[in-house]
Amino acid sequence: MNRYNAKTTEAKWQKIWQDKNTFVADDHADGEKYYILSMFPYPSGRLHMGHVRNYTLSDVIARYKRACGFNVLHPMGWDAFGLPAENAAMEKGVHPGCWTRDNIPAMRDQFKALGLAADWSREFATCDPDYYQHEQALFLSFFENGLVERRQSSVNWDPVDHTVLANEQVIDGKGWRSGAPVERRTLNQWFLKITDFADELLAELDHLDRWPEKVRVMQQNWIGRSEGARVFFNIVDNDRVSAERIEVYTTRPDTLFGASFCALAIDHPIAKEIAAQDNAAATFIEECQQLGTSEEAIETAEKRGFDTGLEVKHPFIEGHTLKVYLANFVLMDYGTGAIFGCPAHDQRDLDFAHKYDLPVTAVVFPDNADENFTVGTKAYTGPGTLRNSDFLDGLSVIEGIRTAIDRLTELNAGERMINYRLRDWGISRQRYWGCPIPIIHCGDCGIVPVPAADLPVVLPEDVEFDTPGNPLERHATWKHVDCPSCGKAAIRETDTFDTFVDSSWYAIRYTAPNADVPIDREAASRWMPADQYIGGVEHAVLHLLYARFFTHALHKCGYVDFKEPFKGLFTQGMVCHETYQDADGKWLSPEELIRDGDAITDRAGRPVKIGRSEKMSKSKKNTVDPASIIDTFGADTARWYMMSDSPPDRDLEWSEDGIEGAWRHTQRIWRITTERLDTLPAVHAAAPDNFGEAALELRRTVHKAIEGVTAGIEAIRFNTAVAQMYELTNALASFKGMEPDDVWAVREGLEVLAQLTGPMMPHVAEELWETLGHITPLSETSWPVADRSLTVEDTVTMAVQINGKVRTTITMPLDASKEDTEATAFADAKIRAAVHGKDIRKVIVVPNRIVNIVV
RNA sequence: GCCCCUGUGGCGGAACUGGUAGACGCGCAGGAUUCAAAAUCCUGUUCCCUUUUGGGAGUGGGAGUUCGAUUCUCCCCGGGGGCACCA
Repeated sequence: MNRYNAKTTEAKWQKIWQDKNTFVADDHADGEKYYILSMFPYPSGRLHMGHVRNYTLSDVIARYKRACGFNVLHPMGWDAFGLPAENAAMEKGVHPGCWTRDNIPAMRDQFKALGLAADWSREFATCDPDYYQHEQALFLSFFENGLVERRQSSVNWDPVDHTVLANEQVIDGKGWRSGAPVERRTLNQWFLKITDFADELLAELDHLDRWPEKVRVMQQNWIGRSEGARVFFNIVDNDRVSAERIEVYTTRPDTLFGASFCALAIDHPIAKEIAAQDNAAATFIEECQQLGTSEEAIETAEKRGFDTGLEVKHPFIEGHTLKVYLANFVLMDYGTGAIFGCPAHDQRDLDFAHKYDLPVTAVVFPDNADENFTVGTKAYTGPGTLRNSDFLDGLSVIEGIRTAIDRLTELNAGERMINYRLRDWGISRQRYWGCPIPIIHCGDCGIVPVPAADLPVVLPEDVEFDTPGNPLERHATWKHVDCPSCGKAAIRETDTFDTFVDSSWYAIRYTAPNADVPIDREAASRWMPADQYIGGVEHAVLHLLYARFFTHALHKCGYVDFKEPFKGLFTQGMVCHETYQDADGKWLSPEELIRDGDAITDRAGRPVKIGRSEKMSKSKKNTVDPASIIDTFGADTARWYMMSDSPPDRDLEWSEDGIEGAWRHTQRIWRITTERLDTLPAVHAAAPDNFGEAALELRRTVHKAIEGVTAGIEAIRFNTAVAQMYELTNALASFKGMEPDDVWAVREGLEVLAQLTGPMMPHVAEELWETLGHITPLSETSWPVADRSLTVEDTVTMAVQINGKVRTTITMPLDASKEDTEATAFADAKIRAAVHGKDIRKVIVVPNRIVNIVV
């Protein structure tokens, strides 16, 4: 039998596409543009299944849109700066640059083997000076426009490795490599003023209607706009600290009469003053600094406080004072770094009050509560009526908030304040493998931007990783430079950009990757915003919010005439696999197992524990290497499996049986085409005048498949498109007719099958198309259009229910009248028997859908 | 702790705006073909009772709205994700 050879066929078509530049985007072509983009990969050196899924998704859309006549841009490049390269440098002694630049061609080959309809002519890596020099220019432009600031911020500091740690490098409060307890340390860092755009970024979310709701909600929470008040508490008998008053931020000024203490963040300026005078306070602060910087760590840690001995005056109650604590759950970065505590109506405050024996006064009473309402161990945060609150008594929470703010304003004791959880974007990284920040520090002139003519500031290659810390700091010559302003000896900034800066504008750069300016305005307007962006949901907030901000900032600086970079967003699920552990709990890879029927053992014959399916990861050894899958089954089969079964936005379970099923399908469509080939009419043969019932039925299936697959691709529900193609394949495989009208319908069906298969399995589809006698490649052929007269049924099968239970079905002409439908239903023998002797209360007829008889 | 998502056969999943639950695939069972195997083809496959016919239950659990709920509302339970220097 004629078996399909994936290896030779895939190589053949990849060469043809490359030689013909089939997928090189034309900047000047006619036709509506369509910009489809997958999140560019980090060049780790090895393709993983997540990449296969991500790029197959965008490839299906790219090929489909192309067939539909769009002028498609589907570019490719590398997010090439970042931590893994430095880790490799330290672990293997390879230079990050060499490591990265070796990885890129290796990975490019693996991507090419997938048969992507990508425009490789626009490829770049963010570590190319050609790319990052423009990034430096954009930064300087932001600097001129007041979007850059330098200020202090706290970081996770590893005291042994002398390095800043990412949150993920902090495990149980210890550095992942050194194991030393992590400290919080304050450094001078560069910030981009994303908070200037907080309202705009929030408002624009409403217009991103082709983004997943989930991502919009996450971004909304991240921005975290809240309305409340700044309240001033004057310090009593103040001779210890320089401040006259403590400013707190609250969203609940209505609960001021329930206040029982004030608390400051441990890095609040007043806290620092106190620590300078009081050893116990200093010790307390030091202890709290052991705690991580994440919100989760702070929220779940035990609430702890330190009584400063300071007292403040209540703004509304004459003569009433509150104690001032330092507290570990107050964040300096949020609001004003100080709070007032109302234990009855905030759980954190309540836990704190119980611990330090502070009064708990309920001031908001739920609507159904009586006069004796008190708060026990659970704070009441719901709506209600204000009590025990002087001039606020009787008001609702919302009225209370407004009235309290008015009074605070009158008394000069506070004012309305809008607060954001969003903080400015700290872009300084104390690392080598990133884009140098183009700034010079001069003893006389202060901060001096590198003049545009001196760009790029190139990362030096001659660095050592044998000692801890940033190699740029101890480079012999690189950081020493003459001040561009006064000419005296000065020092370069040795921090590099957060790699999210690199990925904030790459989508725009693809539109003119060789321009000698950062952004070619005309090209950017032509292609941007990207019509569809695809990537992992793990980027829902940071990357996607930063890229949005960056684009808004570019707009403000006059670089582009749009504000939002991505019109449509799709977040794909992870690729998962079962996990295996041996008797000692050691993880085993699938290759290390021996299967004998249902029994699974390790190589020593010991039983293996099968764990639940988890995201493929090296640490759990549950990865499947795409290269070996492609080698065994071909890229088409791997792609098909990725697209079948699971909806693209959900996690996909990798299974051996599944990939074999996909392989069978690949062989099957090849077989049913080649077996039938001799019986088919010539290519482009005219349709017969009439079709018999069998041929007509086949044609209906074919045209319904066109509709179904098209809808599935449009909706990015490729699994439903796959199901439609299986049905079409089944219909073609079992069709036996040999009359002229039959074989014409078979040719039509096989051609449509090849066309519909094209986006998902492009190589076998091209081969089938060619085998069917076509000279023009499938990649140059337009998408099939369904014949409506074949997809609309003229009769419908309707269910007849009695009391909501289906008793039988009837066949009715399409759009039959209610009366006819009801009459037909009652004429049915089963229905007559079932309703016989019963009282018919009601008959519901929904045309073309259902009849329900209530007895 | 806070926020969000999710739950349908042995498994992955399908079901348009509330209208025949389980499409399609995997697996499994039986059969055909074969010296045998692989491959392929055919039949069956939600569960329970029943010989067929047929009947009953059923979309995590409980309530509600409705002629009718996988779909809408409320409560509960299970699973997953995010929470600011990984990309």
